[in-house]
This record gives sequence, C-alpha cells and structure tokens, in this order.
Amino acid sequence: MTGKEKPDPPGRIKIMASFSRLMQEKDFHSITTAQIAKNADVTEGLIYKYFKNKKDLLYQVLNAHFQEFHEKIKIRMTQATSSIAKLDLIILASLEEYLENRLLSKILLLEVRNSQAFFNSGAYEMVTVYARTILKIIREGIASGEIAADTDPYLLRKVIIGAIEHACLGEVIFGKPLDIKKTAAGISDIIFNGVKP
Amino acid sequence: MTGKEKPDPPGRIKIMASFSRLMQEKDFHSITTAQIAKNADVTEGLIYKYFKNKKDLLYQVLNAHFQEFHEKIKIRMTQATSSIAKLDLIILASLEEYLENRLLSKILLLEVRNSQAFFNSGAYEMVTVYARTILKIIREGIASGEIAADTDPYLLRKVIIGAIEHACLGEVIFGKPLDIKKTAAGISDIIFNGVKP
DNA sequence: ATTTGTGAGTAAGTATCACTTACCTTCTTT
DNA sequence: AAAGAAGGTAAGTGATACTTACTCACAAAT
Repeated sequence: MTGKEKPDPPGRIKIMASFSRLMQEKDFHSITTAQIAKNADVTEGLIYKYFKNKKDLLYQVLNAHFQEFHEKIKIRMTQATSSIAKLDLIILASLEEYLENRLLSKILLLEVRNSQAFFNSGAYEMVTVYARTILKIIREGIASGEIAADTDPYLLRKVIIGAIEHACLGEVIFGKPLDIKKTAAGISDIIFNGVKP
Repeated sequence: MTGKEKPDPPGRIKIMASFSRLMQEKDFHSITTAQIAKNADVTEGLIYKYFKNKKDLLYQVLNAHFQEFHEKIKIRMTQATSSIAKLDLIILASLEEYLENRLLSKILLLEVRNSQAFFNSGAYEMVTVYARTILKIIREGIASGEIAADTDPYLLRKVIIGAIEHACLGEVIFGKPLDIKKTAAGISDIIFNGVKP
C-alpha cells in the first residue's frame, strides 16, 4: 500500500520551514506571504502551488507537528499499566510536548480556533484522535473501578484538557517558565484526589 | 471625581452595535471595515475617529461585555459564605455568563489570544481582575482550612479556569448544547472531591 | 455680534496584502 | 522525438485596512 512515498519538493519544504521560523517571532496575521517567500528564497506564487491559501499552510504545519506529538504520546503510554497512571502520563507528556514545541502550542492554543476552516482541516482530525484516546482511557478506568462510576467521562476529559491547555498559556503567551513535573503532578493530584483536606 | 461623564456620540455607539451584530455571524477576520460602516450607517473614516484600528474596536467591545460579566459575578458572590461555595458559584456563574453571552465568549475564547496587542489592552486588565478574584478566594479557603493546605493556589486557579473555558468551547464553536447546572456541579465535584471512587 | 475652537462626521484617496494567471524550464515516459 | 508532468518564476489584480484633507454645526469667548 504505502510504497514509494515521493519526497516533498525542496520548494515546499523551504516554504514550511520559512513559515515556521517566522511563526516563532510573530503572530500569524502579521506574517506576510511576501516575507514567507523571501525568507524561503522562492517566489510568492510557489506558495500557492503547494497550499490552497495562507491558512492551509498554517494547518499543514500544525498537522506535521501534532502528528509527531501524538506518536510520542502513544509510545510513552505503553509504559503505564493502570488507567490513572496512563492519564498521569498523558498530562505530563502533553505539558512536556507543548512546552518543548512552542510552535505547536502557539498554533494550536492561540492561532487556529478563530476560524471555522480549521475544524474542517486534517489538523483538527488529529486533535480529535488525541481527544478520543483520552476518552477511551477514562472509560477503561471507570470499567476497572479505578475511577468513580458516576463520573461523566466527557466532563472529566474537558477538565483534563482544559487544565493542560490553560496551564501552558502563561508560558506560551508571556514566556513565563513553568515547572513541568510539578505542574503535571499537581494537576493529577487535584483531579484525582480533589482539593478538600 | 467622576462628575459629568458625557455620553458616547451616536456614531460610536452605532459602530460598536454594528460590529457586535456582525460578530454574531462571522469571525473577526472576515468582517470588513466597509461592512461595519455600512451596517452602522456611517462612513468608514469615522471608525478611525473612535478606534485606533479594527482590533481596538474588538477589544473595546469585549471590554464592555466583560465589565458587565464581572459585575454580575461579584454581586452573585455575596450570596455565598464559604470559600468552596464561592468557587462553586464562580464556576456556575461563569458558565452561565459565557453561554448566555455568546459574543463575549466567542471574542474571549477564540478571537483575542492570537495577538500580543490584546495583552496590553484594557480588556485584558479586566480579565486579570477576574483571575485575581478567584485567587483571593482560593487563598481564603486555604487559610480557613476548607482547602488542603498544600494546594498551589495558582495551579488550582489554572485548573478551574481551564475547566470552565474548555467546557464552553463545544458550545461556542459548534453550538453544541450544554447542561449548565450539571456541568458546573460536575466540575466542582471533580475538582473538590476528585474522581477516585 | 462676530470670531474662534472643537467635536462629529464625510469623501476620496493609498499602500499593502493575499491570491491569480500566464509563462518558462527541466526532467520522465512513451 | 513527442508529449506531458512537475518545479518554479514574474507580473499582475482586486480587496481591504487605514489616512488625509475637508465640511458642518454649534457653543463659548471676546
């Protein structure tokens, strides 16, 4: 099936690299196609040979990074046995990946949500796969008795993802440093044990 | 001090109203200044008499809505006595306000974060006031023994705000309905009691 | 009573930007 | 050799955010 996957043409690679570089410094809207092209040492027209539009370029860059992110998480999760250990690991690994890959988190947490087009993109598909993974683990935890039976799995997922994403914001927006291990352990503790004394 | 606050000129009011109307339907980027002006029955130039640029208009609309939001929450909070009851109420009230005022939540959760300019705006100031309110209550709760002494107040705040915001996303983005009371109670239960059986 | 100043609003630009069209060149396949 | 696809270029073009220079009304101040 997956025989010869012909490599991406150099122009395409250069454009994505150039755009990624620029995204580290500025926000999406203030990057111009002229800058992308100049930085990539190609002409502006070539961008539109490989990408439908500027946003499509954004989504494809995100897709590439998120794919990698999800692979890593899946591999790491094989190390955990219990459902709670798996969720602990997802929280830790997600924080690590987001904060290690600023470009990924910047795009995903700040740049794509404002446009409906994102939710029809392949990049969003990846995000739902990640979300389904978490849901599956929660359900296993409930089935095995590790998590209280009356827990709403969808709501628990919202709390987990919300906590992860919000925890990253300070770092992503302001560059405020964050103790990842402590934060991950803290989130797990709050969600699994509660904050009542 | 606050003597005669002269009322906003009609043009300014019309522009903000027109923009708010358009924001209900489309996203920020696909609204043009020409549309805003036409819809408000003024000329395009007038927009720039009252607003530095299109984003400034966005932030001022958000500011107005968030001010109202925060007033309501402060009033409602006087009804609660214990710290945990106050946090319960903040979670419930925030969900209610966000979901009742789609414009507010759409702007705050989807449209402003991508630009650094927001974090220098008056609208962001309001958000930090809201965040400080939550932090204060958490600290009181720790002091009074309602919340475990080893809880990191900043982290607990992140989990609470993250959960609230993420819980709204489905509704805001896709219009998926949400049982507010059940969701608020569920979030409180998870955070205060944990999900272990 | 006239001047002066100011706040509200208009009209006609302009530079910039995302995106398009038509074309060139160089390989690969038949 | 012909044909065709793939990688890439150059020169537009319309739309859009924002600017500049102006008008009008009206309230004080002289």
